[in-house]
Amino acid sequence: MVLSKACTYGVLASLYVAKQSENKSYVSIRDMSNELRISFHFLTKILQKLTAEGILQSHKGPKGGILLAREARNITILDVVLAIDGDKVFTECVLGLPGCGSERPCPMHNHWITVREDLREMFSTKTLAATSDDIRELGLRLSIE
Amino acid sequence: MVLSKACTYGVLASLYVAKQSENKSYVSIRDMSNELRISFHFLTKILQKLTAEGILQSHKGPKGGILLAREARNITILDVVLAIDGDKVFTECVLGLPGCGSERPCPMHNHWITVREDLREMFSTKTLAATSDDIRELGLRLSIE
DNA sequence: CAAATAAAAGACTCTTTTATCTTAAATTAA
DNA sequence: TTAATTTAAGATAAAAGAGTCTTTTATTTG
Ligand code: SF4
Ligand code: SF4
Repeated sequence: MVLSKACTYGVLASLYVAKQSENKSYVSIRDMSNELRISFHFLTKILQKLTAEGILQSHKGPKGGILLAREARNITILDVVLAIDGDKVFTECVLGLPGCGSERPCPMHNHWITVREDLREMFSTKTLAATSDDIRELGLRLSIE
Repeated sequence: MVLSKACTYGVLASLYVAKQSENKSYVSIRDMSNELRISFHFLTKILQKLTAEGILQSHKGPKGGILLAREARNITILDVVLAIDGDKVFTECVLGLPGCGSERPCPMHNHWITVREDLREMFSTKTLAATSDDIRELGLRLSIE
């Protein structure tokens, strides 16, 4: 798996929040966990991390929940991925070897870094706004149902 | 991590065996585990799988060990990856969603399948022969040392 | 044949990831 | 100001991945 489970949940949740963000009210984690079919407490932890990283803002108490901390068009999926999984995927060797690299590349290296960069590019060119808009237009579901 | 630890070990071991394959004698797993700095018993398990999958052949007893079951130029790194990790990486959705796909793609889908295919291409165009030759020429190490 | 060697097989341990459960803290609204 | 609501925090549990250890089986060689 390229992204951890926690990370894919974080991306799906971020897209869900972006989608709901016309209504200015906070998005309930409980509702979201029901709709996305993600364990409430597990999701809560992931969102706490996104809140700590400044991607989401949260509010306790009745009518509380979460919101995007910035505008959806200023948050990329890469931001979410980096907040949860870090940059391991974009820096690691595909063979798991430490200490080698561009100076003395193996035959895999040059191809590998293009794949790696393409992956990063993919995440960095998609904003939450654009992606959730497209998902809505195309009618794609964010969960199993 | 794109490949499991077991899978990267399997690739490194296969390349090691390919490199040693001028000497017609069996390659000792013990020696290999020492040189590659991989736990002997863990490596043994991985190699058993490669043997079961018809990529390696083994021989018990004194002077025993393992050999490539086919010629090194007829085994690709993809063969080794598929034998150990299966085709998950090349078939899974990057967002972990089941049931959606090309019929109703999300904005990520089209880019994702090119990345996925590029990854597969990378593994499938490298044979053990070519890769181990290149590694030898370039003096790349297969382990931490 | 007996002893030594080396892979095969399987039980077991440790770590990380994923998931659940409980309690605490903050906020709202009656 | 009290009760209800909702996120925060942290302990615990289950599952998967990674690694270790022991016993068995096959083979070679003296
Ligand atoms: S040179 Fe090869 S082994 Fe080294 S980091 Fe690059 S891909 Fe990995
Ligand atoms: S359409 Fe999007 S969510 Fe569905 S499989 Fe493709 S990348 Fe994954």
